[in-house]
Amino acid sequence: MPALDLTPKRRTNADLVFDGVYGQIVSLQLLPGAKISETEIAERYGVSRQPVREAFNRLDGLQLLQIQPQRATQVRRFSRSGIAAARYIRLALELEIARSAIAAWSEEAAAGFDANLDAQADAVGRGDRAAFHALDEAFHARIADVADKRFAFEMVLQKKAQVDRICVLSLKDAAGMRCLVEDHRRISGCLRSGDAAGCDAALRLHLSRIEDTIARIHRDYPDYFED
Amino acid sequence: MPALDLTPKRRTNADLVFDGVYGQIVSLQLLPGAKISETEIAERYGVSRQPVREAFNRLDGLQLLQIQPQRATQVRRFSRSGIAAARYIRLALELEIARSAIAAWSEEAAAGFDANLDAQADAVGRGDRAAFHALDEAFHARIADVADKRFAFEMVLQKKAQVDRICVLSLKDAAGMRCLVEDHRRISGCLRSGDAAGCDAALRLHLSRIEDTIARIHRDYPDYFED
DNA sequence: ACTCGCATACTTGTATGCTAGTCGCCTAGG
DNA sequence: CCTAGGCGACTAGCATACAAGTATGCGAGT
Repeated sequence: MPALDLTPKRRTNADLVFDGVYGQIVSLQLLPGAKISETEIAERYGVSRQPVREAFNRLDGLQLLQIQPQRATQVRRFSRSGIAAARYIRLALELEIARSAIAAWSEEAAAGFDANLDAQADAVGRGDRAAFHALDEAFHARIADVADKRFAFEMVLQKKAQVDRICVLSLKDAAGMRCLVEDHRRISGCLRSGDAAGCDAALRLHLSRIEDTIARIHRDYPDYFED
Repeated sequence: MPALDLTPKRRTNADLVFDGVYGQIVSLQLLPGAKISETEIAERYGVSRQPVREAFNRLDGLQLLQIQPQRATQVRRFSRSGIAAARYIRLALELEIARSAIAAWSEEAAAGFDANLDAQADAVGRGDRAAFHALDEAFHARIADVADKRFAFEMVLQKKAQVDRICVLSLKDAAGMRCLVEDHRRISGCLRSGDAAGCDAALRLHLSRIEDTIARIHRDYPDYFED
């Protein structure tokens, strides 16, 4: 699924609604469990119900909406099993991406890792969570770029989207972020030295860290969960 | 993405059209590049254009249709880069599934592997390609079941769907099938003995075998490809 | 007081007609 | 004969209207 559509693809109304609602969901402006109706959204965006329906269907496919025919459509609650599934798939992909990255490693392609890591440390120092989040994503994207497996990272992102909106609830402390930066440094080091086994372990540890976050959020906001 | 919808989910007309067209595409009754129009399908199924639109959108999401606004909608051609991407993702998932299966191995859970393998050999003996194909899929599914990672296999299936329709064009010979059965035996053996490294290698070899098939089909049916 | 049943106000699914954009043929001009 | 332009016949996107199913609240009956 390369999504290499070279179509400039004019932006349709359905796209507009999709982007808008998507943004509201992942930013938690629309809370899990909130009911939204096609007509309501249609009026807000000044379009008819049809484009809204299309947007809703896409969001349903992304597991962000739950459409209950003849009843209501609501923002999907978090699902611990669903999150675990998404994390598992993400892990499987990132492990293989990392192996490919080691095989395809070159100092030129790898340039920028250090700059990214320094920027991460800087963001942590400033306590800028938004910047750190962006740099975190960029770090993982860079690995995929080195491996020339961008398409696989797209799927990682898709899975991550399901988990990311939950992390908005987590006010990550500086200590937690520093820990993640250390993970990144270790991963980067393993990639550079070609230590496949070490990279494997480091990635597994790194991606397992959100488990605690999820558990904590589940304790604090049980209403946002369906299981 | 657990897809554990406990909704019985009444079958809507859009579902009907989706299933029908999906089947026609993967069975190559609708050839790659064939143009199909909403109205045409709508008339054939005796429904209006709206459900057809919805079904088309879903198929577009599965990379099976290519919707060109105001021009036409056609069955997507094969894409070698797309197939490579799908195979890569499948490989990443199956590798991790196999590792989980080794960790979760138990003789009870693993029961049936031998029966499946024998049935595969039998199907090959009879030259029954359809049966072999089903058993092949069941074999891989069984690994996921042992690992209790069915959800990940669902994604494998989704990726496989993109590739499977191309294989309808390949009249696999008995020798080729026997080779695959041998692969399966080797994989099964590694799982049983807990040989993670061997399993990894066997899976990589196994999944790499379709490359030749793809190349051959690309030579024989270049019109079905977009690259 | 409690329960059952129905009317009503929702919801999503479907049908139909209209709009706008694209391709191709056909004709007029060189 | 060849080329350029326009007209018509498509397409998908959208808007509107209607159908069908579900939750809810009120009221009558027990």
